[in-house]
Amino acid sequence: MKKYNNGEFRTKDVGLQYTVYGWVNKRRDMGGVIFVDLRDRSGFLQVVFNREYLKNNFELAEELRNEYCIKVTGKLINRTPDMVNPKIPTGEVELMVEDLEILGEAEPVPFNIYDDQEVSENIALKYRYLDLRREKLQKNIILRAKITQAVRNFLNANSFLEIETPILCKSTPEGARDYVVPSRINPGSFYALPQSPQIFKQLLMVGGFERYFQIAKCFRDEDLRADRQPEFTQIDIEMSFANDEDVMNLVEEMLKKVFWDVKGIKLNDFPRITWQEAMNKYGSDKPDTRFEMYLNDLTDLFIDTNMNVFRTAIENGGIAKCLVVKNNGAHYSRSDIEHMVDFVKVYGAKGMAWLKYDDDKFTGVIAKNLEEEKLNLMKEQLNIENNDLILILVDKPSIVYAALGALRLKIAQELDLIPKDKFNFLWVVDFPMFEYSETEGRYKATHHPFTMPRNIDEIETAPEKALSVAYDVVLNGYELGGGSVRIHDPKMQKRVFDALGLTDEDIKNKFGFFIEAFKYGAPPHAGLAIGLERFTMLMSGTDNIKDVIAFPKTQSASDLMSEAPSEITKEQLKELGIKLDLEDKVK
RNA sequence: GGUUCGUUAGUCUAGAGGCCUAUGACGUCUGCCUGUCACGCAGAAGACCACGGGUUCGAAUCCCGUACGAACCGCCA
Repeated sequence: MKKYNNGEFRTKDVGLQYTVYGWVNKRRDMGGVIFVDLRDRSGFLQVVFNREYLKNNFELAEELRNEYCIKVTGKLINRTPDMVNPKIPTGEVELMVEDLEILGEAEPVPFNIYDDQEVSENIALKYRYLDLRREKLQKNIILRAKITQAVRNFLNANSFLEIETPILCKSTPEGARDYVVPSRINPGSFYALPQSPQIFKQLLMVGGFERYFQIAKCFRDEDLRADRQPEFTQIDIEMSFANDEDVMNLVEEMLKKVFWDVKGIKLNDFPRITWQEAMNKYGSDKPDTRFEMYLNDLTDLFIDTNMNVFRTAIENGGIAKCLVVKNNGAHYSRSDIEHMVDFVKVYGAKGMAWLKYDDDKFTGVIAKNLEEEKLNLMKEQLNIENNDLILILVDKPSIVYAALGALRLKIAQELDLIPKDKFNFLWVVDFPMFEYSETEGRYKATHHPFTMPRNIDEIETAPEKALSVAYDVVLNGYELGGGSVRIHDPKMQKRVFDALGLTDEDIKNKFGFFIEAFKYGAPPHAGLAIGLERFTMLMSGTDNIKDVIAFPKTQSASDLMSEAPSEITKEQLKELGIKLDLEDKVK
């Protein structure tokens, strides 16, 4: 059995004989002496094959190539001072090999493990097991394990029970698309993989477990992104006899503990901001607060302007907002700004107005159209100084927020305004209860339909204004997790379902067993779930979720290594009673 | 469902209508070397430029389509 970590040998260990295992990271053949950097997950150790010491095995050592898996026995010695390599932690010692055994020969590998040159993602994913040998991925996966461990330690210490919930579940068409699994025993019926253990964890509260957690696999059949995979892991938490404050305090404590345990970083208390404030100030419900530059409101100013485009947009329910790019007016050329206009169009904006201020006057197309008085008021309200650039958007609120929120981040990246070493947490609270879905023409639950409203009467009188007792924890512009106080009163639940336009029939079909459960003395409860991959990603400093998942999927949800998904045999289909009709899907 | 970008030896990469019989590095192979650490030195092999069509006297290079990968919009309770 392997006993030693190659990367941990130091001067204090010299003089003894050790048997070490690992992979040939790099071989340097000098003729009569061969050096091998022997790598394992802890780092590497230089092992030395000398023709004189290693009489019987030297020819074997000459056969060594990169990525051979070997076992060597020898004496650890100090290097002479002129041979010390200060670049590696084990650089003061080396192992003089007395015996060599080749455990696994390696064909030439498709890419070098030891250099940090980027390999195209499809090659790296096809040979993921080789990519995983590289330092970056080793570090990330190890970090992930440490985070999971720190979370378990914290939650166990706080009387939470780790309980597993089913993977084969009932499909609930609310929310994301389900991954479905056909049932052989019940032909024509399907299980769904859980989008989250939401229903089960609430039923565990009804079941009397009081404090539950799970490192839970979740599945959502939606399109992928740099920070989104179809299967992912949540740190899923639920507490009985607790309110929103209790959950937020506990989770904040947990995140602080994890940062301390894993990174030795002491986090400050997390600021809190309402959803509305976040949207107004940052144009996002997951604001990156590591840099300033806020959205400024110009709706009142433009409501009576002579500029028809602005005034009519506001009269039709629009809002006017702007970003002020301080002291960088000259940095952005007219064509740069045109690119910004194209950028905001992606978010549905029809255009974007802009002004530059320099030499104590405004320039830009609208400088001529906008009243002098308005320009002066803007200058005053926004504290405009020379070399400032003002980007103005007037449109429906959802478009203004999305477009300027995204532009804010883009500009900050371009101007390098974001400090890389900061971890800015915050709580976003008071989410709207409902969102109007343009595509479906109805209100949908922002969070999920079991979320406690702030005011139950409001959901019927003014659903568009109703707030929920929901909270998101945000880190550096990413939604790290979210949760809410749940409804535990069946009467209130019914009223929320009604507000969502669900018929009794719908409710019975989709959530019947769930509603039933709350009739029998359900405790008040609240919870939250944290995206483990996003958390690991932010802690490791990468911006791609694939870097923290051992075997991730491509943007088209396939695994290039195992080639999943794949067709199944006719026999399998027959057994399941499934006939394929792919005319519309495959030409 | 949509927009955009990419695909050149095993890997990364140069290449902008004739200079391409395609550049360089790493890796591979042969030989030399007992103190290297991205070892060095001498030499060699390795690419029908993703695939299919088109434009052109002429295409790695321009156009269209397909496949695959990526970023984003929609979507993600």
